[in-house]
Amino acid sequence: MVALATAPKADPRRRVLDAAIACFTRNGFHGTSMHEICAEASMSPGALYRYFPSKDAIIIAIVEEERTLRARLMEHLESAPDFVGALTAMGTQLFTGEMEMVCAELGPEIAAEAMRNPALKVMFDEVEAEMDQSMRRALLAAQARGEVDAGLDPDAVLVMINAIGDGLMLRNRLSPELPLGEMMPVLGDLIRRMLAPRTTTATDARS
Amino acid sequence: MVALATAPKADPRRRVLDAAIACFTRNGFHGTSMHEICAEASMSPGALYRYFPSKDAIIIAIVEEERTLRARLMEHLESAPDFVGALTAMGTQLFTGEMEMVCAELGPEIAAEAMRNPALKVMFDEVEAEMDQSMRRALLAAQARGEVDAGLDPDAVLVMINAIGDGLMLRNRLSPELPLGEMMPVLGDLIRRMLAPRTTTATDARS
DNA sequence: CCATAGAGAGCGAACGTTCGTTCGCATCTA
DNA sequence: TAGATGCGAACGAACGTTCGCTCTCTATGG
Repeated sequence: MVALATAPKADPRRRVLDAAIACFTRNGFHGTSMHEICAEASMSPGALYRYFPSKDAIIIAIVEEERTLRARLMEHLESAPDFVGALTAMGTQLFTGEMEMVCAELGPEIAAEAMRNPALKVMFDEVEAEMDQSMRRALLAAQARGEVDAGLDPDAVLVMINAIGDGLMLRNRLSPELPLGEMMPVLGDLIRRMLAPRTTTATDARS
Repeated sequence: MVALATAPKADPRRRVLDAAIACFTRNGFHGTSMHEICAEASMSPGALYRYFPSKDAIIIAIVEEERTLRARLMEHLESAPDFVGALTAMGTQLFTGEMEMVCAELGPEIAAEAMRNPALKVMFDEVEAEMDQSMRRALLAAQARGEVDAGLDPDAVLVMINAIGDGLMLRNRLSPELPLGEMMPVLGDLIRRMLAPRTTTATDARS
């Protein structure tokens, strides 16, 4: 009992967060009651409320946690030598279930809630902005090194890439039978076609 | 008072549906109470329940209504001579607000609710399947006429197009300050780059 | 080595509120 | 007068949250 004893019932905060993520994923934020979260976490309401002051506080904690995860991901993307390659690799990990990312599952739910809860909205916007800036840096670098057509408008490309990402996550949630993980290479090729400079290897190819 | 007198307080069913759409868009399905819908429709609960047996029935009616609208849209897309052009035109109408489409606003909300409500799920899936089949036909036709690269996997292209559509709608809702309507031409060009056959005017271009 | 006091963790019945829904009655129209 | 239409107070259930209690440790004084 020094300090590292933990096995069966570890950090209660963690247990609540994991339980909440499971419940919210299953039934949505407004669709899950505190009692359900308590049951999932094997904890009474009284105990739970020692760790979180309210239901809202739980979502905010989840998003806050996701923030650091996203930051690491973006770091990795910025340092990758191949922009689209790194993007599709991320997609593959995400959709095969190799990597867990809460926002992939809860994205729309959180987004919807953010429109109502000001405190959550602030945090959500920050995470969103951080990701956008990071993505922009990675894109500009890819354009500078010639991987992505330098003639393309970065704003438009960013909107498109974000839309594709959000759209795939949504679809993954709506129809989980779609083997998105396996399709990522092909989808990546499509994105490459969209972004790569026109093939100037042999022909000048006007009109 | 023959039969066509209607101006101020017309068909109560319509009033309820419009009120519900407004409320759901503002506060989400679980975020709006029946009393709010009643207030928005200037109607008492007692009156409202004469037209809809439950809150669930209201969403189902909304989706049912959207079904015919979508069907018309898809008809138009299938008969268009230019697949990507028709797609971007639809996007422009949608994001400039020229055309109203409930699912554009309520999409994620409805999708989330569909995962919980079996009756809604059935209808949602049907609408989704109809749209997918229509889109597939339009895509295959575009490939046949050489507008879209015939070498591309239709399944992958469909997933991609659906994702882009869903993603743009989501983003339009999350950050309405983005001028998506004006960006559509540029975004359309990106999609064209992705789908158009590689310029084979002069070269055979293998590998 | 034991007894015990104190603190913190955990519990779960209960609270006040809000929700979706109902029902008895009033009000129009024909 | 009969029937459709509309009203709004009221209901039971479920919600997020609270609170007073019990239990389990740990430290200390004998």
